[in-house]
This record gives sequence, structure tokens and C-alpha cells, in this order.
Amino acid sequence: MSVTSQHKLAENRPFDREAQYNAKRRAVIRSAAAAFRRRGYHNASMTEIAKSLGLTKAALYYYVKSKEEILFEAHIMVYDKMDELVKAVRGQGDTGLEKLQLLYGEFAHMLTRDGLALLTDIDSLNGENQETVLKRRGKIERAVTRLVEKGMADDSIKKADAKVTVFFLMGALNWLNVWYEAGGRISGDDIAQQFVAQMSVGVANPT
Amino acid sequence: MSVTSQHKLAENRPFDREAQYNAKRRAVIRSAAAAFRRRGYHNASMTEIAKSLGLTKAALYYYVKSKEEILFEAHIMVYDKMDELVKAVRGQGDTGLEKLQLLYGEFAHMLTRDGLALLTDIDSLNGENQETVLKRRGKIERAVTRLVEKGMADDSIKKADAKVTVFFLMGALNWLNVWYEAGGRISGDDIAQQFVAQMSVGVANPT
DNA sequence: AATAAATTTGACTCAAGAGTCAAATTTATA
DNA sequence: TATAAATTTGACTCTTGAGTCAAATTTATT
Repeated sequence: MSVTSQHKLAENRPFDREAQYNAKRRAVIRSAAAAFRRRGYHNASMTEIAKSLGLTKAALYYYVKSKEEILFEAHIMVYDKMDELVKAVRGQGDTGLEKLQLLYGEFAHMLTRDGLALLTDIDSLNGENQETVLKRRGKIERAVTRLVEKGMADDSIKKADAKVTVFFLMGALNWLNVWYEAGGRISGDDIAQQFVAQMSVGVANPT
Repeated sequence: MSVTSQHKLAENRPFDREAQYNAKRRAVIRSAAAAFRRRGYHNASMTEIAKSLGLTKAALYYYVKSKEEILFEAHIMVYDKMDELVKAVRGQGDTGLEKLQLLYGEFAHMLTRDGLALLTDIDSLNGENQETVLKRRGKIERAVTRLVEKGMADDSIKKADAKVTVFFLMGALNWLNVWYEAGGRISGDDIAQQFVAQMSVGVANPT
């Protein structure tokens, strides 16, 4: 009996609780990130974020250490997802162009889904966090740049300054969050598809 | 004599003074706009903006009514310039594509020159100002959309959803301000040129 | 039901930064 | 040099919003 309860205490409950806690914490970050995207980091107050979750500001601090921590994690959440996508398409596609098409499509798709958004407010992060986020962004940009360069090497992509090309493409993605409202006239899938098409012809070598 | 001095008072001096005042006011707005772009609207304090002009915060309020007024006018300044550019290319170019190339090049060029930057913080404007800015942005987007549609009609531009195409192109421009630092590896002219090229092939009908 | 842990809250403190204003300073004019 | 207008400032006030904390409430366990 006492052994059983010990067991429960040590295995079942803690897991449950921890999972609960983590889920709620993620919910806080997601919800806040959406508010940041809609209204901007500084215009979205903690009180407001709390209210939209049916909580009080004080309760938020049970899950996070500071507002900045939320911003940081919101950034990281997106870059984690993007890293995943980079990994996911790694084996696929043949030419550089094909690989780029797959990845770009995944990116566009991600951004038109569930609240995931590239945030631009990096200046509101303190030195260390800011550096980390910039590093992560750089990592993604480099992954894309590699595909572009591979495409230039195998002649599937037109030769040009790879960096500018990548910025051009990433710019379009970032801007997506500004104008795209889920449930609008155009579906996320359509946009992703059209972005890929647009990107492709803009970049591909005429065959 | 008294007439002469009256005259001077009424004609010469005031003009000088007014011009001086206006020039300084514009300088305040430009300098602040640059700070907003670099550090974000809320991270750039009035004190900081004043200091970079060799002034005191209080002095700023001799030229502007509020921080928000600065943000508003900074936005308007850019849209005025863009309207000018739209007008400037109106007569030129033959096909829709050619017109679009000219305009897009001018836009890119403007953004890589003297501190003019598309600001994204629109949520920090109060209702009326915000509405005005959104209207101005809409006006520009519509002007670009018209060119795209003209191009689709005369077959110089590939048929697709014009709106998405325009957002794609404007996104790349907006993102420019995030990564482009004047005096970097690539000159503004080169970027403008490459953006036009990128845009063109992305959009043009294969001939 | 008693107890302990987890969660939430009301009522605070504190700092930062926008905005004000009377007084000081500078500039131009006669 | 005297004077008046334009410009700038130091020293404020006021608001907003982040963050804290002891106490209240809820949830799970025996």
C-alpha cells in the first residue's frame, strides 16, 4: 500500500502535474505571442494577455519569469519549428531548386497556420537573448542560403548574389504576418502554393 | 524708415525664421524616424532622440506636439515620397511590367538612401492617425496592384492573384529596412538593381 | 474530513519615460 | 546697448505598466 502510493507519488502524479504545467506555460507563450504579433510587443500589456487567458497578471508570473522571457521564447519557438522543417526536407528533393521549393513551402505553410509568426521586435530583448535570437535567425538564413547556392551550383537556380536573393525571399515571408489574417479571402494553402510559385520563377533558371 | 522696418518684419525675417523652424522640425522627425527604425518606436526615448540632436527633451516639444506625432509624420513622409515616385513613373514605360520595374526600382532605391524607411509600428498610433496611415499604405498598394493588373492584361505579367503578388513584392521591400545597413558590403544601387531583377523574373511572362 | 501541495489573486511597489512650464539664454533688430 | 522675440533648459508632474508577495482558493491525496 505505502509502496503503491509512493509509486503513484513519484511516477503518476508528478508527470501529470508537470505536463499540465508545461502545457499551460506553452499556452501562455503562444497566446502572448499572438498578442505581440497583433498589437506589437509594447502595446500588449501583461494584464491584457492574462485577461485573454482568463487569468490575472500575477498568475502569469507563476509560469514565466518576465515579459521579456515570453518574447524570447516566442522567438525560439518559431526557430525551433523552422529547424525542424529544415531537417524534415533534408533528404527530399533533388536539385537545389527542388529543395528550396519544399522548404519555402513549408515555411509559408507554417506561418499561415496556428499563430506561429516571425516576430520582428528583437530590440526589446536584452543583450544575451538578443544575440541568441539573431544567431538562430542567422542559422535559418544560412540553411536557405546553402540551398540557393547548391541550386546555383547544379544550375537549377540563376546565379546572383545569394545573400540578397535570400533576403528577398525571407522578406516576403516575414511580411506575411503583417497582412495575412487566418480565415481571410485566401486560404493558407493557397498562399503557400502561390508563394512557392512566385519564388520559384523568380529564382529558377529558365530551362 | 518705420515702413521699411515694418516691411522687413513682415516679409524678410518671418520667412527666414519660418524656414529655419521648418527645417529643424523636419530634422527632428528624420532623426527620430531613424532611431525608431534602428531601435523600435518604444525603445527609442525622447531624451535619447533629443540628445542625438544635441538638444534637451523639452526642446523637442517646441517642434512637435507628441512622440506619436513624430511617428505619424515619419510614416507620412515616406508615403508622400512614394506617391511622388508613383507620379514620376506614370508617363514612363510601356507595358505593365516595364512600369512596375521602374516603380519597384525607385522604391528600392529610396529605401536604401537617406534614412527613409517603411516603419511597421502602426499599432502605436491612435485610431485616427492609424487609419490615415493605413489608407496611405493602401493607396500605394493599389497603385502597384494596378500596374500588376495592367501587366496581366497586356500579357507582360503572368496571371496570378494580383494581391498576393503585390504583398510578396512589398514584403521584400519592407524587410529591406531590417537587414540593410547603409555602407555595407552591397551598395544601395546594387540592391535596387537586384531586387528589380528578382522581382521581374518572378513576375514576368516567359517570352 | 484533514492536510498538503499547487494555483491564483488583490493590493501593493517601483521605474521609466512622456509631457509641462516658468525661467534662463540666445539671436536678431533698431 | 536696449529690447523683444525665438529658442532652450532644469526641474518638475503624472501615467502606465512590469513585477512582487503574503494571503486566499482550488485540487489532489489519504
